[in-house]
Amino acid sequence: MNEEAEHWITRYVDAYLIVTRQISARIKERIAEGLTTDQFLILRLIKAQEQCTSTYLAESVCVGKSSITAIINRLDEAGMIERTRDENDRRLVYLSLSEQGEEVYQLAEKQVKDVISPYLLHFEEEDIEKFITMFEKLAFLMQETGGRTE
Amino acid sequence: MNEEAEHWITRYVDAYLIVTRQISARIKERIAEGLTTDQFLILRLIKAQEQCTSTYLAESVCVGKSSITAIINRLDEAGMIERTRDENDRRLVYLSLSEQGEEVYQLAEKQVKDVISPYLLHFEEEDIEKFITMFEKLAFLMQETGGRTE
DNA sequence: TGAAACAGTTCTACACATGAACTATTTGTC
DNA sequence: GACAAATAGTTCATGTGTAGAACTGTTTCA
Repeated sequence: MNEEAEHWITRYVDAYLIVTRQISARIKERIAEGLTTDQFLILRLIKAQEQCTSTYLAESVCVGKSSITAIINRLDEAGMIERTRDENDRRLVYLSLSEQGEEVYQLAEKQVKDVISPYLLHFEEEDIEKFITMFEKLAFLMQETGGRTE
Repeated sequence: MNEEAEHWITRYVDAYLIVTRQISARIKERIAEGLTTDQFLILRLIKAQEQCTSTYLAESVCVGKSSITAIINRLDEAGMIERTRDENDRRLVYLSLSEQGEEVYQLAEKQVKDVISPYLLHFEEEDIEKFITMFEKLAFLMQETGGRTE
């Protein structure tokens, strides 16, 4: 690893620390009404995925299945999601948003967008597009290799 | 907020979720020997800051002071840091890495770099520079405004 | 001098993560 | 067809991180 790479990583970690912490703090302030940031992200994944399972969520967020069970239990107790067993393979439990979960999620999503969007004004459209495209490529690489950096 | 902005935010959150989770999972695998990711970041901040205080850390990571006390207590019990009271203003406690803390930190930092650097190979140097510069600008904006998006 | 401000800690309660052990199913193989 | 192995999900115990209120000790300043 050359010095340039080291320097980039230091700068990336510096910026990353600030950006993620600040965004997460702002979002927390806004969606405090009964939804944590993690719960928001889980609802988001459930909503996006047809026939979403615990195993899928665990892999998506790089976490053990037992952690997902805990989160899902809390969302279930709060009446935000529904669990449906697959009739053909009764090991599988499909997760979906309840009506109430849908409402809460919609509100939270709006607030997340309200938090982030003002910052976009400080950038050129072209730069934003390029930035996000690179971020997506990085995400793709990480997801594809699953950590195996061949 | 226009539709383009909404779309950008959706894409950003999608990529963000994957990148942060994957990086954090990879780092966790590597520095499992007695350091959590948060502890690593705290050590990093202490190291970078001359006369680092709890209040500074709390503000840096957007968290209550009591959370910092908890983290610092654990690092202290593990013999990784030292607390020194200011002689002139005895309310202040300065934090610094112990010899052992320094060693553990150095090792962890190397491993973080080993985790991230392979991904850099997939990008043009020019693009990396631009990406990080934008990320830094975003970090700067967030830190400056402290959430007040005037 | 006394009230207010400040730095840090303690306490309680909760969310999240982990890994091992467990239940209930399904799959694959002899 | 029976039975071991694999799979999906849950439970449990333990540790970490976060929040907020109440608290101690110290400094500032009116």
